[in-house]
Amino acid sequence: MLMSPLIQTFVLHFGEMGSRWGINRTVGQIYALLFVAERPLNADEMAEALGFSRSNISMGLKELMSWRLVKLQHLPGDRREYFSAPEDVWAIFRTLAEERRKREIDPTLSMLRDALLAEPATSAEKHAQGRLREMHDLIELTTDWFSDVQKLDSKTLMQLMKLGGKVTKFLEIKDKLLLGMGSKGEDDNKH
Amino acid sequence: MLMSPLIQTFVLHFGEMGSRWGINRTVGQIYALLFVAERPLNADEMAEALGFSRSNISMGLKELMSWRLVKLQHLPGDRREYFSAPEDVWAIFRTLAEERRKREIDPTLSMLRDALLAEPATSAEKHAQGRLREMHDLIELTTDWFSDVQKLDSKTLMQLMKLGGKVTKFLEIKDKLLLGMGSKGEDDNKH
DNA sequence: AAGATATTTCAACAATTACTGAAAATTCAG
DNA sequence: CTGAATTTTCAGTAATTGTTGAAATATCTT
Repeated sequence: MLMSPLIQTFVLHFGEMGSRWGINRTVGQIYALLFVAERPLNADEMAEALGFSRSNISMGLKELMSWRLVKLQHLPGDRREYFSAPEDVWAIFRTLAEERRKREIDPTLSMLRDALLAEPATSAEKHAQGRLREMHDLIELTTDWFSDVQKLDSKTLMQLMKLGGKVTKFLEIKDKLLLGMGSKGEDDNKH
Repeated sequence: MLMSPLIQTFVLHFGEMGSRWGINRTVGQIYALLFVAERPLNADEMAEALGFSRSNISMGLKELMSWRLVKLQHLPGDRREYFSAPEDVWAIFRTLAEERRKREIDPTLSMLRDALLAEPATSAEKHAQGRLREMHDLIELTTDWFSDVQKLDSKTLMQLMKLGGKVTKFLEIKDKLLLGMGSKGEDDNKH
């Protein structure tokens, strides 16, 4: 399997990007290749197309599986394992976000919470805790919001995004309504 | 300058996280230290606190400056350069997002656009272009939306986030209104 | 169960990235 | 302009991370 120049450019760029994001080049290239492939590929095909050793591909696929970014399947009458990337790009985006949350955000939040429990001994610690609290709240708010919004179906999500900053009109309307009824209405604040 | 255990834990965690994100450990630790510091620090103080060489700190600060994540200032009667992290965590978040966009997203979008201009020769290329178009559109939509929303002031942004998935109510209202007036209203779709 | 085919593991090696000390460059006070 | 204080550069080295082939393991077929 040889890659056309178009595909090759994409694969190389993606590999390069991957390495800037803490994902190694091989893994990035494998994923890019699967992403554009017309049909599922087996490890030997990938090794040949990308010029990596079979064992390197094996490790890369293991990594991608752990991120739930590739699907494993079998083709009738073929013993080899075939891999593919999910069709729906929004689903891919979701998976990526979920995994990153689980691996990076959650441990960070937990570390921050622990640090906030300690009794500050010095002025420096008191100040540091204030800063950690700000960071904690920002991360928590952002990720809670994100997981909330991600539950929307792709169509609604896209509508919302196309709206851009205009969503604020909703806030204005809400404020006006609340003002009109004496602001005793429900408040959705979580904190 | 020695760090209290609380601060040390945070600094080490942040350094570790940094290395998962393609930022090196030193840079992550420097930033963490500045983030919690009560007052601006000079390079020697950081070198001592973190146990890195003076030259390593110098390189790290250069990197952080290029990301616009630290401010350089001078203290009266002191020739040395002092550094600090911005106060406002939302501003930090914005800066980070802008820089990442400039360095990673924009080049990727440009590569995708180029690839989409080529005339597909084979069926494989035709399919690949379809996929690249999906990726392009997702990235473009997401980043346009993001930069739009980031223009909002911190207060509005937080209100919006606390709303979470409930923003969709806005869409429902909008749909109802449009329905009522025969759907000839303005459409904000960009594409 | 044997043999063929396919996949994974892992120790050795390669490549990349991080870090340092010494030297060079810059900045500032007198 | 001189020289002391400070910062930056950079070549060499250390540490980390990536890659491979060979061996081990697993899976299927007959």
